[in-house]
Parts: sequence; C-alpha cells; structure tokens
Amino acid sequence: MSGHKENRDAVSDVALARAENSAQGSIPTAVDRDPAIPPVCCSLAISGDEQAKLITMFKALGNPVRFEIMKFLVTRPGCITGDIVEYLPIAQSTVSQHLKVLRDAGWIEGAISGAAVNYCLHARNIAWFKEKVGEIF
Amino acid sequence: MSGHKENRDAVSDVALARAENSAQGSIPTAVDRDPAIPPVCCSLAISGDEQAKLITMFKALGNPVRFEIMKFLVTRPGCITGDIVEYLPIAQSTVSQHLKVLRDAGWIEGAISGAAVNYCLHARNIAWFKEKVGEIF
DNA sequence: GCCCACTATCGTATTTTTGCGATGATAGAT
DNA sequence: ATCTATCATCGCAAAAATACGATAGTGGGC
Repeated sequence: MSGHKENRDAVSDVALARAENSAQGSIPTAVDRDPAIPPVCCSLAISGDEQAKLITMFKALGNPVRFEIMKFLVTRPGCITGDIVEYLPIAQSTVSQHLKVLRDAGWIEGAISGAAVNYCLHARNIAWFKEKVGEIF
Repeated sequence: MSGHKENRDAVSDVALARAENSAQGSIPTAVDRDPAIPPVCCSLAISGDEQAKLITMFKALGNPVRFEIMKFLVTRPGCITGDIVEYLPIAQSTVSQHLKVLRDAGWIEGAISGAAVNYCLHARNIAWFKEKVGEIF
C-alpha cells in the first residue's frame, strides 16, 4: 500500500493552517526569499468550507459532458433529465451521474415534477462562484 | 474492451454541432417541450477552442493542491518552484507536475531565472477566464 | 573541467473518474 | 393492480489523475 494519497487532504490542512496567519494580518511568507519584494495583495479571506465548495465547483465544470449540460441549461429556464439524455450521445445512467455531480457541486438544482425531475441553473450559487473568483484573483 | 470512453469526445462534437445553430440565430431546443416558454438568454457565442480552454482551466483548479498553489501565488508577485515545495507537504516531483498543469491551463506562467523558474499568475488569462464565465452564466 | 542548487521527466503504484448495462424506485395512467 | 414513463443507484471495467522515488537536464560557482 501507498498510493501516497494521504497527502491530498493534508495539503488543505497544512497550507490552510499557514494561510490563516494571513487572515490575522501578517501575510504568510512561507519562504521569505526577498524581503525587499512585498507580497502583492489579496485578503484571501476564504474559509475552509468556502474553499472546498469552490474546488468542487471548479472540478464539476472541468468535464466536457458536464460543461455541455450547463450550456444546454443556460439556453432554457429548465428541463427534465430526459431532454438532456436526448441531447447528448451518452447513456441515461451516465447523464444521471453527471447531473448528480453538478447538483452536489451547486451548479444546478432539481425540482421533482411528478415522475420527472426539472433541472435548472442554481442562480444563487453561480453568482456566489463568480463573486468569490473575482475576490480571489 | 469497453471503458466506453470514446463518447467523451463525441459529446463535444455532437453537442457543439447543435450549439452552433444557436450562433445562427435559431436557439437550439433539442426538445421543444413547451413552446410557450421561451429560451432564457445567452448568446453562448463560444468557440470550440475557447470552450476547451475554459474546461481545462476549470479542471486545473478543481484540485486542492493546485488551488493552494494559486492561493500561494496570489499573495506574492512571483516565486520559484522551491518555495512552493517548501510550503506544501508534498514531493518536489509532484509539485512540478501540478505546476505544469497550471501552466498548461494558463493560470500561471514561468520565467526561467538561472537554474530556477519564477512562477507568477497569468493575469491576462485569469482576466479572460472571469470574463468568459461572466458571459456564459 | 567538476560540483551544487534547482526543476523537469520517467517509471510505477494507487485512487478516482467515467462510462455502460442492469436493476430498483416512484408517480401517473389504464 | 398493472403497466409505462422517468430517474437514480448498483456493479463492473477501462481510463485518467495523483503521488512517490529515482533519474536526467541546466545554469552558476569553484
């Protein structure tokens, strides 16, 4: 054993621990390689939860199928799963999984409508995403 | 055989082919489920190349380590690979790979400085990303 | 020339993601 | 009650992503 995957979570822990110092005012310079050059900017006031949510949203859209689903939804006020299944050349079960990823990430929301489920963009979360990205970078 | 992976590219092809109709004016409604409800908005004037680049950028930041690297870079005008290696609890070779992903995606750029490489945010691409995301959603 | 600091790449192992068909679960119609 | 439509979930296989150590390459100092 040892896919060395344990570090993936450790990154958030260690790095975030250091990052919290910046929230305190002293900007974190893990390595002060040239004190003459001051850190640039950015409060980076982002909580661990917010960061995790952002990463999840980034990851969700980092896939062609899901990106296509989002583009599809952008052009209409909402649609049911079957519409997307018809639109895309992939199996229903696969589409369902992608929809779940998008829903869990917060990009879309689904309203049960009889036996069908009506999906639409999650406007509030999308606005939040754009706002946060704007703040950080 | 059958990882059924061939469709992943096909999605872009098929869906994009339909999407191009929208660029022509007639908004693509794969399934016209209720003509009374008009499509919402969005020109979605995005080329295949632009979409591919966007997806790559999304995917790149959908990873905790790379997100942490970006946060690190945001707080300073630039730094060398070694600084990031010291900052994060992961191996140098792994950091190097992540930096390559970020560089290929266009989030950062690296300038050779002697034996070292100075990495900094790719301001132009970041601005482009925010602009495109704002346009689409 | 020879070393040292700094990165990138190679080879490999593990985990995660992606996709499918088959099967379950639920709502509405007959 | 049964059938149909709709969607989610399960189980599995293939591919991609992630991580490491080891190794190669490059530039600067001696």
